[in-house]
Order: sequence, then C-alpha cells, then structure tokens
Amino acid sequence: MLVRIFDALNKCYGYQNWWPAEDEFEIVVGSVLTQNTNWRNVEQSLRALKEPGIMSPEKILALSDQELQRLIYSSGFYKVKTRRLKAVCSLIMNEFDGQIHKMKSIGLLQSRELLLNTNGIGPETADDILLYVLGLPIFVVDAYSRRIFSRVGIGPSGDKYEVWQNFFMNNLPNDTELYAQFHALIVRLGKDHCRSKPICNGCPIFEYCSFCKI
DNA sequence: GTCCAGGGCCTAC
DNA sequence: GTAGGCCATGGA
Repeated sequence: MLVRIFDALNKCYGYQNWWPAEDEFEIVVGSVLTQNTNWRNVEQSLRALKEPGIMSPEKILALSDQELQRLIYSSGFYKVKTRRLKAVCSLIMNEFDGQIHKMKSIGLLQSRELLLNTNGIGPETADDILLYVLGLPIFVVDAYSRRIFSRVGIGPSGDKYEVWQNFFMNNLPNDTELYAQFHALIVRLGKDHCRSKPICNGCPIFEYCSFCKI
C-alpha cells in the first residue's frame, strides 16, 4: 500500500528538489531553522548567513549571540534557535573537525544518538540530517506524515515518533533515495491538499484516502 | 484578528 | 510518561 501511494505521488509531482542547498552544512542549519517554521522565512535567514560568507560552523560559533539572533531573526524563535545552532556547530567542530560528513563513519545508530543528545536536535531534525546530509536510509516523520496517513486510514494510532517511523520503514524498501523523495512528496501533498478541506479535489491519492472520500 | 508553518524543551502532575 | 506552555516571525 505504501509503495503504491509513493508511486502515485511520484507520478503526479515528479522529482522534488529536496533539500535545496549549496552544501551539506547549509542543510544542517536549515533543519534547525525550519523547526515549526515556514520554509520561506528560513530562506531569508539562510541568505543572511550566506551573503556575508558566514555559512560554516566555525564562523557561526565566532558570532556573538546577538549577531546570530539578528541574522536568523526572520525564522522566528530566534533566541532558542541561536542556542540550538551553536550547539550543533560545537558538535561538528569538536567531534568531526568541522566536517559533518565525517559523522557517517560512526554509523547510523551512533550518529542518531549523538544528534539526539545535542540541545535542540529532536528526532525529526536528527533524521533530516541523517537522511539528507549523510545519505543514510532513515525515514523522516513529520506532522504531514501523521496527518495524511491517519486520514488515509492506514497509519498507526497515537503520535509517537518511533511508532510512525517503524510503520513507514517496515512497509517500504530500505532505500535512501526513496525515503528522501517520499518525505518530500508527503510535504508537497500536505501543502496542496488535505489540510482542512473535507474533500480534496484532484488529490493524487484520492483512491486510497478515506478522508478525501468523505 | 486568527491560524499555521518542513519541532523541541521544560515543567507539573 | 505525557499533557500543556513556551519559544516568535511572516504570510494567508
């Protein structure tokens, strides 16, 4: 069922350029800034960091909190996100010589554990980094995933992250590219359809979705 | 004016 | 272990 839904979304929307970024560290920064925040707001902050050439862990750590807060202001929660960005930058500098891709050498489970023990990195942000930066096969669960597949009527009950992650990973091939594209397609679908409307005209998964058919 | 966005932490029971 | 409050801007 999940593979068929993936195919339907893929056919409808095609390849999603996810995650748009010039380098791997920019994805890390974006994953923190986009927490509960519209991507449009995040893009302003990413530009504010890139234009003066500050998009690196050592340069971000060299900024005062006030300077960093000003640069990421448009992303909201700018005080907590300043703390979180510096925490993940410190991790990258202290453990991986400033190069996030070196984290891959310690394996998926240890990488995930390390990220989850970092202030401001929860399960979704950790999995964003594992999947889109390190290219490791792990499924990213978000609010859209839960909402859409609850409405389709095939998702698990409750909203525990690991339960939902297991639901996807136990019913899909263990494939980084598929996980990356599926998550992107789910977000795309979530933006287009099934937000609050009781009927989703033209929804690409209409035939599978009990919600659309109400 | 209200609602929500590509979450996570902290505190109180 | 979990429900609720909090963090905050910007567009619809």
